[in-house]
Amino acid sequence: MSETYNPGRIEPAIQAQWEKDNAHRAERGEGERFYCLSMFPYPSGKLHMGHMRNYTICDVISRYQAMCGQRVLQPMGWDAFGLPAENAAMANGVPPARWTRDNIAHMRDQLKSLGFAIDWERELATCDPEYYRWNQWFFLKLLERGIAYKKTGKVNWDPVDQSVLANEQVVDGRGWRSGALVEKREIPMYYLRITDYADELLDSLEQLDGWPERVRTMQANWIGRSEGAEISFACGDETIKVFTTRPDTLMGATYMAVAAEHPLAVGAARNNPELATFIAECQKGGTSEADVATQEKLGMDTGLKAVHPLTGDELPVWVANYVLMGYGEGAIMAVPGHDERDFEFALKYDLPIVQVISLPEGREYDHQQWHDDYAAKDGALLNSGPYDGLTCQKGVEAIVADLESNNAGRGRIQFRLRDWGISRQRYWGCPIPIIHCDECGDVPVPEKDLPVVLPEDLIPDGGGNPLNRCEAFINTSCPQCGRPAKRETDTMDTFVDSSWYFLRYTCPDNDQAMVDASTSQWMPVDQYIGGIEHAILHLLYARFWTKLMRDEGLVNVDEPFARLLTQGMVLAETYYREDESGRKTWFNPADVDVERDDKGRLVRAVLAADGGEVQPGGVEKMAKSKNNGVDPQALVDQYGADTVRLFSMFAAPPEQSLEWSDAGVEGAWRFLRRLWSGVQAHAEGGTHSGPIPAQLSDPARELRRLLHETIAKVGDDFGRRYTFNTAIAAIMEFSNHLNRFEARDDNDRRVRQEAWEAVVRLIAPVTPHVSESLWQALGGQGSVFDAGWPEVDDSALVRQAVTIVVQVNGKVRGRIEVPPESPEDQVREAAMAEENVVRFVDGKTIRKVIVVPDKLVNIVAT
RNA sequence: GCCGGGGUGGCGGAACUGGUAGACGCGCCGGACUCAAAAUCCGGUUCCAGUGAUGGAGUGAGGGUUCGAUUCCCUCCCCCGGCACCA
Repeated sequence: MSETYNPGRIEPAIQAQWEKDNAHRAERGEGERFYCLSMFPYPSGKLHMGHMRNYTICDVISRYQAMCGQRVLQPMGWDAFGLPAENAAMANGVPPARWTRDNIAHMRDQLKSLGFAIDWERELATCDPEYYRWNQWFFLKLLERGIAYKKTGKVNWDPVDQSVLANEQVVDGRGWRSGALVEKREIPMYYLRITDYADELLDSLEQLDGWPERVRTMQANWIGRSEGAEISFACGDETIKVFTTRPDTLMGATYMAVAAEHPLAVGAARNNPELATFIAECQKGGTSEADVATQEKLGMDTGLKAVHPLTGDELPVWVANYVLMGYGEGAIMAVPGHDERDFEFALKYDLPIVQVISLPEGREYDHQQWHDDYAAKDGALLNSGPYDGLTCQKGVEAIVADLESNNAGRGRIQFRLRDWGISRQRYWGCPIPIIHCDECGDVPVPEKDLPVVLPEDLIPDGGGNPLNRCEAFINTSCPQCGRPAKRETDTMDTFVDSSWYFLRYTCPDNDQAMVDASTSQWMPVDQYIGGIEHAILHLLYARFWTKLMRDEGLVNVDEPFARLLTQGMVLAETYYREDESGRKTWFNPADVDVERDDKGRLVRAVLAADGGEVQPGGVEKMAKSKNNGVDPQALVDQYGADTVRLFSMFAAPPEQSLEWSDAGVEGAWRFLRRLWSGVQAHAEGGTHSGPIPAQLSDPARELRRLLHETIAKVGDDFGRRYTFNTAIAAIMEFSNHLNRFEARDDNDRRVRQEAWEAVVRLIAPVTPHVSESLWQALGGQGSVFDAGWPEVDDSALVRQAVTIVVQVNGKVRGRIEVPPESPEDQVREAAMAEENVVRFVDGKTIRKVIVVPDKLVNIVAT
């Protein structure tokens, strides 16, 4: 054992020992099973700080649970299909397969050097045919069940590159490579009927009490169940069907609006070139909801008239770009009096605005200016003929009843959630196992022919999916009639891959089945950890897929993740220089030196390379575009894995965003050095095992009280609260005391032995290498992780006295010491006698005295 | 635009159930050690006034409830995440 802390020497040695002992095999131990899972990484090249943080959180929880006697499964794998590999291929001419596998090899080494207790025997990559064959197999099951089906869907089309673009490839309405204005285009795609499960996905959110409330709220809003009515408006020989959540405002409908793709609009445009131009105009721009929702509201009258189902009045039918074909019926009844978007539109195009719901006493309806309470539901109906005077609730009931008797509508539930389109016009993904035959149509690939293997040597060039030009892949024969036929070249959304990988970790080598009996033993995942950016899509799809597999009889759980922790992003300071033309060049924080004044405030930042000044650009998410990424590997090389792990857990609670600071890493490093030298100094005098005697010196008794308070706090923080930063702060605080404690006799030394043994175990989930080394230095047998979690000695927690704060009119004026649980009147008396308190109540009348036991006295005096 | 979250010293953060605002760490200031520096150790550090005891102000802004509000309620400002083809 060396005198000074040298992570470069101890970390590889300890990792080798763990590997030799198979220390991280999930089958090890006898306790209850605990499945601890992080969202698997996209193999982008090297580990970034977000990964580092995610996997450290997971490792701390895993190691803590293991020390408490659980049988822990902590697996790792690779979300290996996706767009970045195609982009890298275009940039470097390397096939996505090779780029991806090289990245995986490098990142695996990095993960190993961080000392995570991962069971590497279960590693998987979604780009392996042994994995994705089960995507294909299950997709065929879903086709049989009618859950998977084909229809057209809207995509971003780049007319120059002749290819479909992802939303992120559309920048300011233009294709990122070609610069061409992007258009919307309808193409056939496969969909999964997630809307069939909308009710269950919504209802079972309530049972997910291990999930953050905000994630459940976001999912509930995303699913978006709304109660309302569908209403039919006659329009010539056609019918316009609409869905509304406000049937009570039906008498205030002054026009109809349909989406540009609505059959009625398309029909009307046939002999109206101006309208056709407008509809074509609506096809410009991207498909993302944010794009659509922020664009200017535009519309045009079709000339058609719809008939109000209750009054028989004629309403003009408009085409409007704020009406979405994908939601409801692609048409709305516009009630500008009580809907903000309709109001804005009516004002712009001079359409009538009619108030049909009363406002609170004294409020006047302003036809020129929208106010939020116009949308409220607590008024009474007016300007509504026979319905005048009804409350909104009664109005809904009466109007829906009348519509039903006229056969013009009915009450209905509508979801915002849309079916999941899984087709992607991309190469680097799981092939959709379909064969197109001129005679037989779309024919599923027979199960015995799975997997449909993706050729791995193609290189995308930006001109669409290279599979379309790969004869060897495309040409095949029809499984039904045997004639020449062509394979589907679309691949699956990568969210399919990530919707069930956590199931496959339980049986990664089973080549006969997608999942098996061990899956039921491990599921559900006890703790899932990942970025907040996945709060909706990934987590919703994974929940949905699990229910699909349950209904296929493959798994026995309704929900995949019992407890969820969503970590915040990792941020860093940005620095830049601006040239004359306003172009900014960004500099990495590692290359910038900062000067401070005597208060520690930043006065100047200079680039180390040339000594010239750079401007601080604020703290932002670590990203290539701002050049503010901090490479965890450089820090691991410099300080060792334990220091980097310690700082990333100490700097902020896991749910919150983490601002990276190299200076803070220094503090973590100093703490580990002090811990190391403190244990060494103690161990030099020999270890001191043996029972703690009942009679102790005052300092030793005080130290034990602090120790056992700390053990209780750290266990609570690691096991329940997941606030690793406060756990570490408590361990640091106690270590500071312990380092100052002077042992005067053997009893004191026994207490100090007990304390160091506990500290080394408490910090072990965070800094496993240091703890293994120091555990041995303290004379411990075997691994510190087999030593168990320290137990709280309740008898050590007893206090002699407590400090009580005395306030006068809510301001602290003094403190008193009393025995714990002193009677209220004695506490009150002592408080009134305190010197400074006397000064402040002197000459005043005491109105009230509030006593909070063992904490506080507040004297109210005037 | 819609949905969700956040805002506390020079900085990261703590205060868990309405009860001492600023634990722990960074930075900064002072001291010890050193020929010197680094490292290390000791002390101080919310702001303002005061030698000090102590007093006043203070948790994005404004208002409210309460003996007492960082915590609960209302209005507003700013920042961040998601918006269905980034993962």
